Amino acid sequence: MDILRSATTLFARKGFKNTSMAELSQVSGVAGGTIFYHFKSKEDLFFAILADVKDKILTGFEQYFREQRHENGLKMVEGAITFYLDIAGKMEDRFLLLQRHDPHRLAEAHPVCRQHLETVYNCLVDIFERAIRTGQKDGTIRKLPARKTALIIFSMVDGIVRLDTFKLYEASALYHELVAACRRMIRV
Amino acid sequence: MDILRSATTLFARKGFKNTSMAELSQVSGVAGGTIFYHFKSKEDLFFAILADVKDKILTGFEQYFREQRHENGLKMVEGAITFYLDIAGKMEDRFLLLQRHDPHRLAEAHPVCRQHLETVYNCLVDIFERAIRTGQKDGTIRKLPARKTALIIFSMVDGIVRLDTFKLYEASALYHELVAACRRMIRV
DNA sequence: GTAAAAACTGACTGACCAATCAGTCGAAAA
DNA sequence: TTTTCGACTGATTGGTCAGTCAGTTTTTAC
Repeated sequence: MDILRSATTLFARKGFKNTSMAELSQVSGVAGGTIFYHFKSKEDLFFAILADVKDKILTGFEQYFREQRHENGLKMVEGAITFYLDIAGKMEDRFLLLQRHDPHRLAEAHPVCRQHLETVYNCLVDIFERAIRTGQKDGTIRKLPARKTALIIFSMVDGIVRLDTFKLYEASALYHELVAACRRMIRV
Repeated sequence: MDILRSATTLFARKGFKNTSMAELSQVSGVAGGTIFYHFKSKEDLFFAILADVKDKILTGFEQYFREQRHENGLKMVEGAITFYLDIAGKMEDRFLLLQRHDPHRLAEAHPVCRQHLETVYNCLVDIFERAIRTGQKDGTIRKLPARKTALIIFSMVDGIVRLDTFKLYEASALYHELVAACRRMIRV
């Protein structure tokens, strides 16, 4: 739907409070009232977006695990980093929205919202955790706490995406160093 | 000043747009008009906060470099991580404000604002870069691009702080793993 | 002690905004 | 053909907010 797509972009780039329903109605080419015909409130619209973000990221995630074939666990981690940077680029608005404080603030009062957020984050961290566990089985990755290490790698990669978002440093210029640093961090 | 302190807390925890001047006047115990006597607009107040944040972080940074004595560069990097997590805890509101999108959005239209932000980020990344260069001279850290590696470590540490902010994972529980991972990443 | 200046106050204003609602339109059902 | 119904419209409304201003209090200077 046009409303959902436009709203995702606006909320991601300008924030929830900074986006007026009048602006959304203009951008999506729909009358003001129509938005409230489909969503009972502005918050309700935000929840719908979050559910959509969750769906799309989970779908991309499942597809990745179906297709990916790596020779060993260490390569899998490298592939996961590439996948993460790739999907964050393709679904820029959706990832930008997740990095905002809006969803986290709403999650405090709305369990459904919090549930969606946790599902997405678990999914993203799982990509790294699974790869690490695979590597530990095939002997390409040293013995270390898989979940915690996955969280650290996730923080690292997400941090690089943020540097890019805030125009502090171009993510692609750090790609090679990032993969190399990660490899040294976890290999046997 | 009371206004500046209260405003920092409110802007950091609720966001710029989500904080009304009426609420600020109530929290800071000052009449509405007084705020506009000292700051010509809400944006102007935000700029003043940003300048203050820059000052305080730079002061903490200079003090750190004056006091710190580490036996070698590798230990210096570990010390820098500890310092970063420590200062981010002590100046929670100020760091939270920097992680918000508000300052970055305002920076796009206001060069002075952008200047402050860049100064702060350079200062924070410098902590790691200097330590890395020291380690490369004394032979405890391998030859790798110092600035890029510093940015990666910064992303990593800042990402952990964010996980904590968003209540997704407790930062202290990751501290040991974080330092160990970083050591493996850069040692010779 | 007093006059001038600076600091402060809070009621007020116009702009904006989320949400409503009475009504239009076109297509499917009767 | 007429009725019904879901999708859509945009003017309207009650409320909130940043910013103003005329007036009061406090501080400073002489």
